[in-house]
Amino acid sequence: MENLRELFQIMIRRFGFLDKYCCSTDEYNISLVQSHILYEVDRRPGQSIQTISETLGMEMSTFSRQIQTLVKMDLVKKSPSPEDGRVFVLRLTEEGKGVARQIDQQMNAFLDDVFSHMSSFEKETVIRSIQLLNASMAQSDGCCSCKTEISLATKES
Amino acid sequence: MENLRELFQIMIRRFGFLDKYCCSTDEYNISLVQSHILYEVDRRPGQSIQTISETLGMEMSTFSRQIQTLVKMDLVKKSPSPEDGRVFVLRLTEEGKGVARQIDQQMNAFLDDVFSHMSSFEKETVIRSIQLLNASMAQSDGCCSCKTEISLATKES
DNA sequence: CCAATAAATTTGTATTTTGCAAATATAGGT
DNA sequence: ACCTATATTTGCAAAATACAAATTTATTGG
Repeated sequence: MENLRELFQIMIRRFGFLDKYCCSTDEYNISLVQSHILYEVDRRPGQSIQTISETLGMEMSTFSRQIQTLVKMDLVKKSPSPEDGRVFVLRLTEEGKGVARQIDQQMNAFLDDVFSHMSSFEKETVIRSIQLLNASMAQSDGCCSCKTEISLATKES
Repeated sequence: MENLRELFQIMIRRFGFLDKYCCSTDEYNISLVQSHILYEVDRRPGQSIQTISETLGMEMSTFSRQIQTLVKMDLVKKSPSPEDGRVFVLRLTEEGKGVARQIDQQMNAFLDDVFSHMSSFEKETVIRSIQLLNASMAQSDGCCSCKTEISLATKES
């Protein structure tokens, strides 16, 4: 079990492929970053441009332009916050929710496939481990600013 | 433990940050893809352009240009294969190995930090789980073409 | 040995993405 | 109202990407 990093590097690469191949649907050609944006807007609707760009670790200017694109595609709705006229608040359109759901299904189908090679005990163990990892990464603010909100993810452990 | 995808999405995002923040060193400003290239060339020296671009899931033309950049930076050495004059074979320069080692150290330091929040039993379990995941993903060719070679990664389990 | 076909890599080129700084717009305090 | 801070957008130049066409070397069948 030496070379911890190799283990993780390969896993990350694999999930990167997964992510990449699951982001387009029949009707829409969604880029990887766009799928991440849809995911996060779907998960936490009503958040501001700034909040979500930070969560995803993107430059705000880049993010702003991606949102413009997604608004033009009619997948995201951008409305001024009633509380603060400077901030804009993001939500998915019905169309956008449909796309997000499709991506979600593709991802889950793949994950099911991966887990089909394990016993249910192994599956439980792996899931438990990912939860542990997520929790530990949330605690550890040593290296990188992992600002990802995981309240929702850890809540239902 | 419903919503498998959320669990993984957050983990991938976190490791994406990690990856991103660990790829530059004091002397070199390495991009994320470049760090992946260095990693893979280091891991399997003497592979062809085509092989590595496929392993990393990049367009060969894009990859070719990235290699040109890395050769100019004197991190990668590109030499014609003695067996087949059409193929070029990649290795890291001493400088490149140094950079790869530095990135590796940063990653491992972060991973150690993450694991410091766990008991050694938990750590063992998590590592075992990642190995399992990698193995299962290697078997599963359902969704995406996960061509990633893991022979080295799984060998020493 | 030559012509034709195939494979590995590079180059042309147009498009997209990105990063940083400057601009714009709105809030809030004094 | 004036000044400062915060949220977002825009200008612009640099880098990354995709796809097709070009280049180079191998291989194969006559």
